[in-house]
Amino acid sequence: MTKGEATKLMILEHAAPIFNRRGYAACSIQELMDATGLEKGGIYRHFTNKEELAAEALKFALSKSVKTRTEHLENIPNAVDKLLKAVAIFVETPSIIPGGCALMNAAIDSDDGNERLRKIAEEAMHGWQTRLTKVVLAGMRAGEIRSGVKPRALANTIIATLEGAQMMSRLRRTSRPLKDAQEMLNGVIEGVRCPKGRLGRHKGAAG
Amino acid sequence: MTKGEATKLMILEHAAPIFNRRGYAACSIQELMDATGLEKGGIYRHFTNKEELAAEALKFALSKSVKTRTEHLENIPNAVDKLLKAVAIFVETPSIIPGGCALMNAAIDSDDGNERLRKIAEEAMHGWQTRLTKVVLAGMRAGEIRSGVKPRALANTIIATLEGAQMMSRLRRTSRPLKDAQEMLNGVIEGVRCPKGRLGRHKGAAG
DNA sequence: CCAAAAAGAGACCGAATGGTTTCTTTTTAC
DNA sequence: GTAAAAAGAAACCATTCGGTCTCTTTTTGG
Repeated sequence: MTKGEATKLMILEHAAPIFNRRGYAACSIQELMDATGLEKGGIYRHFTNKEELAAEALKFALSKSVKTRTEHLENIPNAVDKLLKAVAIFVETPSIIPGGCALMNAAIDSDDGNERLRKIAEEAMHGWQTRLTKVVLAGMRAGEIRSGVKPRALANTIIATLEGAQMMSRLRRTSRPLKDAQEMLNGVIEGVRCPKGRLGRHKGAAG
Repeated sequence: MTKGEATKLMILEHAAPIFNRRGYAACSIQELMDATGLEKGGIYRHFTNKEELAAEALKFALSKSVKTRTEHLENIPNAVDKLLKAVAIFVETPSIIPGGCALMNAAIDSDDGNERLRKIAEEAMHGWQTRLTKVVLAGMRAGEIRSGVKPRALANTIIATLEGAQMMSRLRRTSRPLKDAQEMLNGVIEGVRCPKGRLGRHKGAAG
């Protein structure tokens, strides 16, 4: 990694939480100068303008969040348990980047403004939905989740409830809404679990 | 109503959707001048500064939203039906003020910034939670909702799911997440309904 | 109708904004 | 070690920002 690449990464690491906390318009280049210790010229050498910087910082934040919320799920064989764990991880680690969920912040910050940022957030949301949907589908194929469940609807509901609850928890400065949401989601998710031993195979079914 | 009061109200009516769409920092006084047709002096006569203007515009937006989401609920006798209707109203009319749910926008916009706006949003959120909780409690007393249900947890979950789903719907530009959320919430809400005729009385029980 | 008060226009202010440019310093590669 | 290229500092720019002030116009109450 060259010096310039290292600096660019350093800028993104500092910029991500600032944009996440304050939003695109409210975050000034001066704040980034203070946070990075660089002068304006040192920052603008690596980014053509503020919008590009914000876009890259958002991508940085989102990919870090995805990584955190994904890496502890791989070893869980059962789809239902995987969903429960995904919910638990979100409730325990609601804000990977300081300032709340980067996806929600970007969504609200950009939904009537910066189209570039909105697109990035939308793709991240689509990715999250797709990942959860695939877990549900795999679970149904493996006989762990009863048929009749609508995978995309379940995925959307889990995401919506978690995001809304996190917003409430941040606003009210209590973890209660997140805990309440987890409790209800646990009930919903357990409700789709297949009675044990329905099929001979109970893991690794892939077709 | 004097001329000045009328002008102030007119400013708030125009300012509310602008602040709601663009957020506090991104909305400039110039935009409000354009929207209202007033010069700067004409606006600043009625508000001491931008923060106060934003605060009053937010209160205006929130009270209008509460009114819309409350007025069609009074005639519904059964608590369960009332909850279902509240969800339906939200799904059908997600954005009373253009730009999405004013409460969520303000919450995200202010949660790491303007404390005054955050307080206003927090109070509105508390009010919403309290209203729903009271519906559940009344339903339990009336024998319409089975005992064992946690009123505040149910209220929090309904709010969280609706808010999160609206954010997703706005981001993805589809009503699907809202519809999915409604479907699941309907299931949850119907799940707490008391088997009919459990108690002799089925409405108007107040103690 | 008229005087006092309220409302509004619009010039003005300093500070901060995003962005550019020039020049110096530091890496880098040979 | 040295020359070329990359990186960074810092002055500079026009514009916009929120906010003030003064003066004019309009509303209001008697």
